[in-house]
Amino acid sequence: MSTDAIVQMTGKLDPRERWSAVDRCSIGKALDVVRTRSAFLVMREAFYGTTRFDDFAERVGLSDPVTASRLKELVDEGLLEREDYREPGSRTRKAYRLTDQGADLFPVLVALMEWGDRWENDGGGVELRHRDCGARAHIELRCEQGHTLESGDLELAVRPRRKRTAA
Amino acid sequence: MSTDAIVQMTGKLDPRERWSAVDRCSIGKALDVVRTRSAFLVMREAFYGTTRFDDFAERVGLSDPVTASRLKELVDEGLLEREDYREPGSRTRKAYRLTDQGADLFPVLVALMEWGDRWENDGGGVELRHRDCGARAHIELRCEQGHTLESGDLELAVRPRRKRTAA
DNA sequence: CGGCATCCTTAGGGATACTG
DNA sequence: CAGTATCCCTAAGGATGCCG
Repeated sequence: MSTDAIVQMTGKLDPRERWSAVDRCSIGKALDVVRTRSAFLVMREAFYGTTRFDDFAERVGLSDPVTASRLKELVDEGLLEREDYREPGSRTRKAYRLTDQGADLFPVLVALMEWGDRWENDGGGVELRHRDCGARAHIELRCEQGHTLESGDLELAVRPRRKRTAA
Repeated sequence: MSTDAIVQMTGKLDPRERWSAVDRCSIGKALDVVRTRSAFLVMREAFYGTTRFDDFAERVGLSDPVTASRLKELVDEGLLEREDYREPGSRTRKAYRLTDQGADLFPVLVALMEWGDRWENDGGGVELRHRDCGARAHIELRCEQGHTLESGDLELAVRPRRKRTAA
């Protein structure tokens, strides 16, 4: 087995396990990249298809300087990419588009949206549907055997560090 | 049909659609409740089974005052609840436990963790497994017909406001 | 249109010290 | 153990104005 510890979720924590700390936690690392509310909302807006500076600012409800900062940071982090484009007959414009890394953040936003729908927004204002079959789409936690899970059904396994005392 | 607009994800946005704005967006509402990195990490720690003040502070890596603020806010928002408990023979202690509302945030944290694993943490340090069958667990976006989806497979439907011009 | 510079206010968060 | 009080610094974000 390739793990060196197993913790029952909601159980006691072995004090020698420091994976909980900042340096091992992917949640913390993710939040270092997408740290602010405005960053999340700019990403939401990119998923909605917004590409232009002024549209980001207006639809997210941010001032121009903050919009500029968030867009630049997200481009620097690799979640968005900026490109020039020109519609025939008009002048060059800038467009911000999701990279693969940015697009991969979608489940996070859907999970936030569904939680907000249930607990903070009286059922929510939008719904996601599968384009091909029209059925509503949801975020789910499932195991590779296909079981649908809740947090209590999980255990957490800590993998050993790679590349260090290779035995 | 109970929707009043359909937008293709990554397509153009109808300018009259203001659901994108703050007042209709459940993502924004969710981020108003759990706004900061430290709030997310405190919730992570609660999922890991931490219940005591000092453990939150140490394992999340927060100063005492910030830990106190986050815990108090999360209790006020209804994501955690504080209870006194007493182990036989020792004095009364305080414990913070997830409420249903707090536990329901789990998919958000898992989605963040998986994104961080893939893009910021070289594959990640922990893995989640289904306790009953041992299979690895993941977050998935699926429609009610059982299709596994990516962001491009979705369309977004805006539901009309309830309780207002009821026709 | 797509920004940047400047200035300001508030929020996030650490350090230290103290209390029940 | 479980916090509070105080102080200080930085980050988040708005308002205004300018610029290519």
